[in-house]
Amino acid sequence: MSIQDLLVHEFSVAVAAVAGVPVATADAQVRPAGDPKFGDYQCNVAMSLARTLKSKPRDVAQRIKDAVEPQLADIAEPLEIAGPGFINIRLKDGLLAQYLGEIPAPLSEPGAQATGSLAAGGTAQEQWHPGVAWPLTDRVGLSPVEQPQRVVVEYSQPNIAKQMHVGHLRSTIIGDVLARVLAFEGHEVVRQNHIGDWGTQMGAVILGLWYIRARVGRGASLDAVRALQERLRKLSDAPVEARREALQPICSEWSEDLQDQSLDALSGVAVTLEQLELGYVFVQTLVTVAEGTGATVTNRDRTEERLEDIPRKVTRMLQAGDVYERTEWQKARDISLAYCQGIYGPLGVLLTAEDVRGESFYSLGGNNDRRDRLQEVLQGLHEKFGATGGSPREGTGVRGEVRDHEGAVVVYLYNDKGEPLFKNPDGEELGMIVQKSDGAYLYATTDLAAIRFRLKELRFLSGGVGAQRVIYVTDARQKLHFEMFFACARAAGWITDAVRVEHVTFGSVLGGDRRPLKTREGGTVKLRELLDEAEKRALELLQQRAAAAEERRDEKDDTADRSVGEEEQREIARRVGIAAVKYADLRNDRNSDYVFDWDKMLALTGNTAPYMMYAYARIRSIYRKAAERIGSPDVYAPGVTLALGHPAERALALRLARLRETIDAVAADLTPHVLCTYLYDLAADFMRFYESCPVLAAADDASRLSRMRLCDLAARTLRLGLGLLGIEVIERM
RNA sequence: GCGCCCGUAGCUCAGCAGGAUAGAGCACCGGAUUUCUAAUCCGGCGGUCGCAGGUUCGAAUCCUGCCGGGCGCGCCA
Repeated sequence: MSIQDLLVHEFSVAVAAVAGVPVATADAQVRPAGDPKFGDYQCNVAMSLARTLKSKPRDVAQRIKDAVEPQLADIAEPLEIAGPGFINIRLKDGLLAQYLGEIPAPLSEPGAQATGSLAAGGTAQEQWHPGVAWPLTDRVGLSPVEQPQRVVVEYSQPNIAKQMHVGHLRSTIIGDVLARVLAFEGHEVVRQNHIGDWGTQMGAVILGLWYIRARVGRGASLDAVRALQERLRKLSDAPVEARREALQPICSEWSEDLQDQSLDALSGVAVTLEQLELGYVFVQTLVTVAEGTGATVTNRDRTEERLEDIPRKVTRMLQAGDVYERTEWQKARDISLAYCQGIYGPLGVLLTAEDVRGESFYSLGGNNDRRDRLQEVLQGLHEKFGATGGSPREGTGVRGEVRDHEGAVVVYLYNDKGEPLFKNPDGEELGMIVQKSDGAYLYATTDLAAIRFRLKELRFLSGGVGAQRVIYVTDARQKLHFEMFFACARAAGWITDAVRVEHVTFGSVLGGDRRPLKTREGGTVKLRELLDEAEKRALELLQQRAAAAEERRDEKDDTADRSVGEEEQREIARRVGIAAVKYADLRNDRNSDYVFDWDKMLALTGNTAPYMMYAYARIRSIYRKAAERIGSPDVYAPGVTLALGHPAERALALRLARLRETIDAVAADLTPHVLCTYLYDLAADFMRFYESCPVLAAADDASRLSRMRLCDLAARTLRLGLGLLGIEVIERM
């Protein structure tokens, strides 16, 4: 329980007594104080209560004060009534010291970079909650929730047709934080990487791979294909005749390749990510250019096939279980996923191969139990809604209908007045397509299959089955899709009131021009390149700082050697660079767009990752110095108490004591930026403390041990908080 | 046309379960270092909270309308 929870509880009891209402309905309006001079927390309820009680606000405040004060004897200084009727609460220093004093020493782990090594021999060790998903050994005294929930967090969702780019960055980073925070709170979290591996783009991927290898098999280079693609791309707006003419040689070539059985051997050849991407882009370009030209290729069975229809046909064949398509698909998927893991690792994201459960999983052959859950969705929808429309699902007031529209299978949803829930720009009812006219499935179908699976079949670590909460982390532009899909699943009775299903949205990453971030050439920014650049820029920065520090030391005749080895510097640069990128993404409210700016995110001052990492490194430095000068005292020994006489000590202590309410808020509202703000405030509070309160040179032993303990608590809190953000700290910078 | 998000200091953003004089950072100006990393700290400058109504003891916060920006609206995800 947080300190705020404690105050809320005590004040609620008092307010209930004064107002004559049940405690459960009494909102005591206890908030952190708006200004430090008003204390630490404040209760604002007296003003609004005065009206219903027909008395003066200050009198009401006095009655609440009288009722609650005895309960707060050990918690707060005498309450002050101020202004129109605010009740200002200042926590006793003793309460803060006691609250923080109860935080046990961290588990010491040999070899780990735990601050716990300080506490060797400490007895009050903590138990880590077994449901947690990553090796975090220090809970900083926070206990897990008593009633854990089974939670699914779906995030990242790369598409295997393309390598990961900035478009995947926010979902991956934000989703990872939410998974970590909820797991830390004690919930059972299952991460689901719902990769795009079964949709319309797969036809183009498979076709592209075939085409590329056929050309390479005939001696062409990838560059030649790339040049051809570039030439075609420029034709996309050209008149039909020009496009038809340009396509002519490609179509003949293609037809020839199709007849040449010797090329079939190429399907055994391994593919590269480069081929995959180029092939995909090439086919997409080809289709765009072929649109309306009537260009055809000759199939093996001598039939003519329209160019732009081929990818769709291949997708359909894949989904129908054709062996060739299936094999190629597997190759493309393997190579693309391996690449994704190559990003997740350095990026410090928890996702592993185990978390991958893509669209294909729900299709026949995508899993081990030979069930086609996409087909089951279709059947289910027909049963629930039927062709003539079912009755409104109880409680939702929403009625669904499954109808055929131009050959596609479409779900329409109506409210209790029979009005369509969704409309298109012409004001007509807007349906959700669950099966295309060519028989292929779409994302709506896989999403429906996935939610059914997660709520009914997904098995959790504890043995429990079915999620109680499902969180989708995707960009805000998909909002309408999620509204439709949720409404449909509710109307079908698949999502019940017993479960919580949320779409966690976020804004776009913009470039300096306020347009979606692109490379200078106008292409998408690859995540791989982004991370490399982050490390490179961080390294340059570190080298500059090191040189500047060297100069200063020469001036001061400081002979201390603070230089780090090249390898350590690289590792520091790597962590700082990645941290900067992640923190910049997380620090603002999710829903707003943010401008990607290297200089700002790598700045050493202000609300940035480097600033907080520096604060951590400074604390660790104190401990290194302590080891040199006075050995390593056990700051968690029973005799050590926290003294908070200096304002900076007290401010730091108060901040530390607010960790619980902060993490609770982040978990409740799914708002990582609230944690960022907290950590920045904590780092700033520590910096002020550092400036005004000598630690190792403190006046006496008791004060030194107290301050060393505060330092360690600050370090542990920073390490935990940054860890929840997926950011690794460093021992020195 | 309809729907969603956004509009707060020169810039980037917090604050929005209604609460006291609207807060940070950057930039700018001034100051602090015999001491644990100056990658720091302290002070100053800077705001009709897009506009207009309404609800309220009290509105950046809630409601309505308008203005400006972004996004979305059937066989892509």
